[in-house]
Amino acid sequence: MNQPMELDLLAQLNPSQRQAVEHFTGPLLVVAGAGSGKTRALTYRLANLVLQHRVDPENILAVTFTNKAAREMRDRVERLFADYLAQKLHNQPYGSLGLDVQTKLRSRVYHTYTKPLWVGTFHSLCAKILRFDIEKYQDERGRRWQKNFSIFDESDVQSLFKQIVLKDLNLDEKKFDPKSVRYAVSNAKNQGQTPEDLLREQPNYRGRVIAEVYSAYQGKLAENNALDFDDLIWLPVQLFRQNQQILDYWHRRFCHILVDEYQDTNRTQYELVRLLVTNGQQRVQDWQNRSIFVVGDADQSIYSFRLADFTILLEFQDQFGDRLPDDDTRTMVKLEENYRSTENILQVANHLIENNTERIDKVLRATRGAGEAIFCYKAADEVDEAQFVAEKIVTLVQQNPDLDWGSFAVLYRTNAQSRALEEALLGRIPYLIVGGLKFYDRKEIKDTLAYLRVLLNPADTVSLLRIINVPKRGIGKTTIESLLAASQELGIPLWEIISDEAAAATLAGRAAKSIHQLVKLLQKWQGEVETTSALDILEGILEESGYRADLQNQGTDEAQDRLENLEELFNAVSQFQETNEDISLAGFLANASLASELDNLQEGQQAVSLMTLHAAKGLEFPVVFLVGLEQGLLPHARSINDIRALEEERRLCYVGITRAREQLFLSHATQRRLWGDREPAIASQFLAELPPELITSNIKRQSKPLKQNATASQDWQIGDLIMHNAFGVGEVTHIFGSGQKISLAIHFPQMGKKIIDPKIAQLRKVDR
DNA sequence: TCCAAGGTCCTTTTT
DNA sequence: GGACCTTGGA
Repeated sequence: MNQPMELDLLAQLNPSQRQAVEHFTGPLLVVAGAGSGKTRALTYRLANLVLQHRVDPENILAVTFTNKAAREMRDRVERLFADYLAQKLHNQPYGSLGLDVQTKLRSRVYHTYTKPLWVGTFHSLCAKILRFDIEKYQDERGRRWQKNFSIFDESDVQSLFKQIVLKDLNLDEKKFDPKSVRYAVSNAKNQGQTPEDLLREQPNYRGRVIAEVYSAYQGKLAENNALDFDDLIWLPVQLFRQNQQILDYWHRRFCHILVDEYQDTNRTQYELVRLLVTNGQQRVQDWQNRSIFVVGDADQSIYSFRLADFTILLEFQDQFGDRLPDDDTRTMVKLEENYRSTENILQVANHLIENNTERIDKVLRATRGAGEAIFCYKAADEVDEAQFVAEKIVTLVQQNPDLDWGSFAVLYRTNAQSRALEEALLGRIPYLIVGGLKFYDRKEIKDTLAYLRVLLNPADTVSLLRIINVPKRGIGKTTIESLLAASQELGIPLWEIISDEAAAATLAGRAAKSIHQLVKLLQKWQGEVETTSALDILEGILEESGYRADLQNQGTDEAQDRLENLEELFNAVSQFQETNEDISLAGFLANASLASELDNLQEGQQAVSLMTLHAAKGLEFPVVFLVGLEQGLLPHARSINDIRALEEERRLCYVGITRAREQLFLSHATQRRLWGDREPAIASQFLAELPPELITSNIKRQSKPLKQNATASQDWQIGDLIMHNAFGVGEVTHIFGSGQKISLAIHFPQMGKKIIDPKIAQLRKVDR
């Protein structure tokens, strides 16, 4: 048969990569350090399955954690297939073909290879499975869903919890904060627990209440024919457990499963993968024509707050593999050569991560030269820090013809840090904020999508309530309350009430006419859902609901912004229709609920990237700025007193450092605005963990951030910065008493003012 | 029913 | 410094 795979895919690989790429059937764990060619191993191996081993693309499932990663994998695989076909059909590289030939080839690649391939996030793939099979599922209380279900976002979910906790169950807000209850329920789903499981595990009062809320919440979701993000994964798992026939089907369908960022899987996601691979058995009996291929790096596990559990990766050998020691195993391969960063950057990264206790030993070997020293900038405050970043970028671009704006990334711990940076860059340097304020979270977009969701799923009362009086049509609170009361009383969705003309007329009184008009509008477009394109429906709704006219009448700058965002929504719909060959409203809505960002619409554009460390995972840049290296920020205040959380912060820092190819800049400020107030800040403990000989700085000597204990009264002065074990960093504002009998009033940014006896509390003086 | 003013809490990170 | 909620007046 054809040999070009041999030539193209395997030639430039090192032996470990080659082993990964050539892997055909059976289990394989690829431990892939940062910059070790992980994506390459994944995509080449996928292409190799199809081209070399003749696996039907339909039988392959490739799972990622972010849409960005999914998109990239799809693009890169597509490119490989295109290269292959170009060579086979035209005997020349894809790049040297004429434009029209390229287009033709791409279309062929799409239809033969990438369209039948399932590549996506856990959430999008599960949503797809549910659109086939959700109607065969019922939960432990017999609740059912239909395949036109809505996917509720975090704010929809929050308001449901508020309603249940504060109104329906009338619980004490102090004891059962809706947010913490919501968190507990989410955790349960991510650990694969039903309300009953939760009750069994926590038979105390709190457990009982949370289980009750959990169950009530699922009831509410079912009433709305809606699911939350966690359900998208948790439901298929339960469905597969209760219905072997359905599992059989998907097990047979997905013979080859690839999982990227395996260290980020949680127990429920793992269970999903396990069910698909084993068909529900203890072990896989027959690996013929079947494989599980996972790629991950425990040092880059940064999602434990979402219940990601990197021990799942550590257990792979035990669950699927041959259980042999590392030297003999045939089911694990380590990629340890780093092709991305200079040696200096790598050493700094290695040095830092060695401070973690919870990890598997893995060496990152440099393949490149030493490179430049790492520079650490000590800034006066966040404005000065941002100024430094901006000026450095300008200088580097002027000095270095290889660099353009797109070569730079500025990484930070929290989204709030982006503002100061934006202000420094604005007007001087083009920049792009990745993530952050999400397009689909904007009010006008959410309103519009709520209209569309109601068309598709009239039972979605949450969305219906969102738009029932938007734009204002005189349907006030009292009217809505009485309609809702009737809906509760009769146990039917709000939509059924308002679309019953007689019922609406009696209940709504003065507002009856408005309701009737709204119902007529929605009914008209409900009739079009199957036959009309998403784009036309969107246009019709915005026009006929008066939503657009309302914004136009306002005439404010803000309204203008909103109108422009709606324009963007049109672009998003038409882009979706083009790339997915799917013009249905259902298709677009499913996609929109799961899309987290409308960024890299224009990939590779010339702009500095601003993003959180979490968003940066998987990316690389020639020059990286890692800002805000301060106690309380990185490591974050909430993680500072818990060793495991602290280690995750360290991994986060490690992820940031390893994004850099050529140059790395670190920075911290001695003062920072927090919630509008100026607060003192001290350098991150992580800075002290870096090898000083590799770091240069704008201050003479890298001072150790923590000084020895000091307890005698003469050691304290107003204005001193101290570190308290529980409260973090604070500033001394008063000293009471004298000699050995003193107390200190200390202001902590997060906690406010505390009176503390320095002989009792563990206090350390720290440098400014 | 609507709107403006003032108060409260807040922020980790994301599908 | 800002999103979100409650409140009181028109």
